[in-house]
Amino acid sequence: MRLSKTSEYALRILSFMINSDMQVFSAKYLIDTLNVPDKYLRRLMTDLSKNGFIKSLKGRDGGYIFAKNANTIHISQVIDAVEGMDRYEGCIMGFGDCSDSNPCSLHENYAPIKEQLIHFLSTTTISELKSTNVLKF
Amino acid sequence: MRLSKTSEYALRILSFMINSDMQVFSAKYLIDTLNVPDKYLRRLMTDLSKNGFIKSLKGRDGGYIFAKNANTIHISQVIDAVEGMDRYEGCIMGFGDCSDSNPCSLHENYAPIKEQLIHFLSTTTISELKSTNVLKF
DNA sequence: TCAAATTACTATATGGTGGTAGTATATTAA
DNA sequence: TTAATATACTACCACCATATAGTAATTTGA
Repeated sequence: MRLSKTSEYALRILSFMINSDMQVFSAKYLIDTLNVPDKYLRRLMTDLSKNGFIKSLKGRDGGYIFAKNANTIHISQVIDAVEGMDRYEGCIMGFGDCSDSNPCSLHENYAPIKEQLIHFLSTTTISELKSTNVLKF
Repeated sequence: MRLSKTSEYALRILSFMINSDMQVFSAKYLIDTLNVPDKYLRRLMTDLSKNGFIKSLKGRDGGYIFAKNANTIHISQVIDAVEGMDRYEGCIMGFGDCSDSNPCSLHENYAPIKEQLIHFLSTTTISELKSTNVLKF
């Protein structure tokens, strides 16, 4: 589906956090567990903090913790924060002015599929990633 | 939906060609009409030729022409030729081993949407881009 | 035959995403 | 108070997609 790698990382991290019993997650722990590059993960966590999904606890025994209930964090919001949702909402052929009333030649057939995708991303929350029978996060 | 820009260009070009009465299209004509960068379009046309969608006629009055019936060219084939379809077929969170039997936490909900998307791209042909009431290509 | 029109090829530049390195800052247990 | 453990910030690097430039090769009308 081609989310950016950053979006993939963000979703994996939040999915891992919601599926763990722990409350506070140090960057080091997430890096070792999830195989996300060290500094890249740290920067991403700061980004996710600034966007209010998680908050950071500095100093000894610090780490990251959800800043709000995971059932209020929608996948589309996470994607929007780290790479922007625009690209998924636009015309499949890249026309800036493509719409129902001024469609490109693929619009009619593609619109319903895009509609479903956006609906999926904007209604599914991080808490729905909690699963008992899923091995990967 | 975030096809690569190259895929967007390719689809726009083929869509334009199928909607025109002309048979042979010079690079210069396509460049002027479709606002695709000069050398980039030329290289893309060569690429599309090598993949058998169009063929080139060299020399004076040369240009490009469909190499086979447009109803045998599927959108997925064009995408596959210029950027690869892999990215659209993989896991939404980027897990290499995500599958029905070994799903990620989004798999169950995302799989049907991805299925529709792939079905759309692999069953729609260039000839279906022909339209009488569409202004853009 | 030759000049014009055209595509093909090769090399290079640019911009953005992903990734790395080093330093600064904050917190807390001892 | 201080050393250890964290996160935050800033700068830089690498790769790939996109874009540009210049030259070579091919065809054909006159």
